Amino acid sequence: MTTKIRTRFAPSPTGFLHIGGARTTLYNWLFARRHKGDFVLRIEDTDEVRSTGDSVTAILDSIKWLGLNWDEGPIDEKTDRGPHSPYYQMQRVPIYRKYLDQLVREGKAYRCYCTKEELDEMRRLAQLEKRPPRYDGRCRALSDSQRSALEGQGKTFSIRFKMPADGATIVEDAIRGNVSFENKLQQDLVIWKTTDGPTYNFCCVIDDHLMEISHVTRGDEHLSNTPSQVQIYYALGWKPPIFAHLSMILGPDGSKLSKRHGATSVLEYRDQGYLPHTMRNYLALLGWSNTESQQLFTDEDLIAKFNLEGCQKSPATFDTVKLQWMNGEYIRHTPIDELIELAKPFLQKAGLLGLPGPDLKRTVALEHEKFKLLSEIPTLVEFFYKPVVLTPKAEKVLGGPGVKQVLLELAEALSAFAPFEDKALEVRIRKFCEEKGLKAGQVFHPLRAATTGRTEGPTLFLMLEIMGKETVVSRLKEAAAKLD
RNA sequence: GGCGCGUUCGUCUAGCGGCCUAGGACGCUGCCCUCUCAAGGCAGAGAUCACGGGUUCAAAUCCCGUACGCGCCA
Repeated sequence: MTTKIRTRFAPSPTGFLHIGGARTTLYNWLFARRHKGDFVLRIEDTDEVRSTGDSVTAILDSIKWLGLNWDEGPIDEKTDRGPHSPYYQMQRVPIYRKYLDQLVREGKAYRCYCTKEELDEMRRLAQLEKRPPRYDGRCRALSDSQRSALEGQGKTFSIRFKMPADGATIVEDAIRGNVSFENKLQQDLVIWKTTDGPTYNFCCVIDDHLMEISHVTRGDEHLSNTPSQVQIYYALGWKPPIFAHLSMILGPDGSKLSKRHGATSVLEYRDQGYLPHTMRNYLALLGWSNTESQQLFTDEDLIAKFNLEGCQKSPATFDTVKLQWMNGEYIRHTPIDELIELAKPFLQKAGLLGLPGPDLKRTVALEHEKFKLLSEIPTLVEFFYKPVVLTPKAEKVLGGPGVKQVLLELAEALSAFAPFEDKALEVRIRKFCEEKGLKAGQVFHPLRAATTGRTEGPTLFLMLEIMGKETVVSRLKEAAAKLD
């Protein structure tokens, strides 16, 4: 075994990179890295109508954001790099043409003159007679003279690949084992369209072979087409790669994950405040597992342990709740400086950058264990930087009997107090409670509500220290003033 | 309709013939910690392993059917 492990991800640039595609990319990347092989990116843009440069950009951005890199493939929506360039299928059409000609010349593919109407009719009849609706091979045995006659009438044609009439095709699948398909049940696949262009299944075979792909890991939906592809490999005298068909990702209702279930694009998860590491880890676990039932992985760990055998055959439901838990885990593990850097776009959006007030390092650290999403960071620290806005609960707390008095006396007591720091404040305020004959809760809750506008928040005294005496005292007075 | 794939707690999964009175993780419930909310610690509820037949001394695990779901042919 000297063949180098080479994997690929080959998206059609007809939209964003969705969760399923992200997982496929990740698995291919992990497998290549694990085996010190190469990971290739190829753009399947033969659908000229639906393919866009913007999609290419979005897909490349998504993969980059996920923290995955490719060894060969596009650099941007136009250019690419690598020993098998080009990596855009539209730029490879002459290559496909060459192999198409070879197959036709060798009698392994043939011209089919059937029109769409004829094919529709064929299908309709077959259904009526309860036969499988597949192409009946009527153009397979046309003679040269019949062909020129038809072409003389101005008939256009597509090109079909001749499937063997009998026997079976075995697809070697690393996840599902050997899957067998009866050849006589497969129809002659169109490999070149009437509109003069190659077909997905054809390009795919040529490219994977020419690009020396050793393992094709892709979505389940491709399994049914694989026997045809395998036969094309054989017809061209090539050895098929090892296949691995991944099960699908489902939404909470058990149907294929789609827009209806919420975010499906990788970039949406970025914008919601998930960390790339979370996505890598979560997606790795969605359909793959190691025997130790480990949940949290470093990248090195994942690369070292990932294997195709551990991939699940049955579909998996995408669970945002677990995703959020995991994101919280990783946020907690992220050092504050780094976390603030990651949260910059969200802080910026919330207008919290460049405002006077305590150092973000201190305020963010105060709530570090609470964030599940980067996008939650601004909302949990904004009261340090923006005027107090009372939540209904806070309003209720402040509206309690004797609260105004407490706030005013507290303001009084604190305005002269030093040092204004955590431990000392706690001692002072507890003493204050004693002096006034109040229970701790009768003071702590209004104090929190008046200074933050909330009933839930960071640990009280350290929070006061960070907020600073001036702000605390003035907020106490303000809150008291509003009570009447 | 044909072919293919799948089916273990709500969810992700461990399990590859005896260690399973089916383990872990998320979520859920309760308790502890406590100035609130979290985080953390502890405890608990939760799966007749889709169903029905076999094979075997022994099956979640092997075989055959059935049902349901999904995919491809479109």
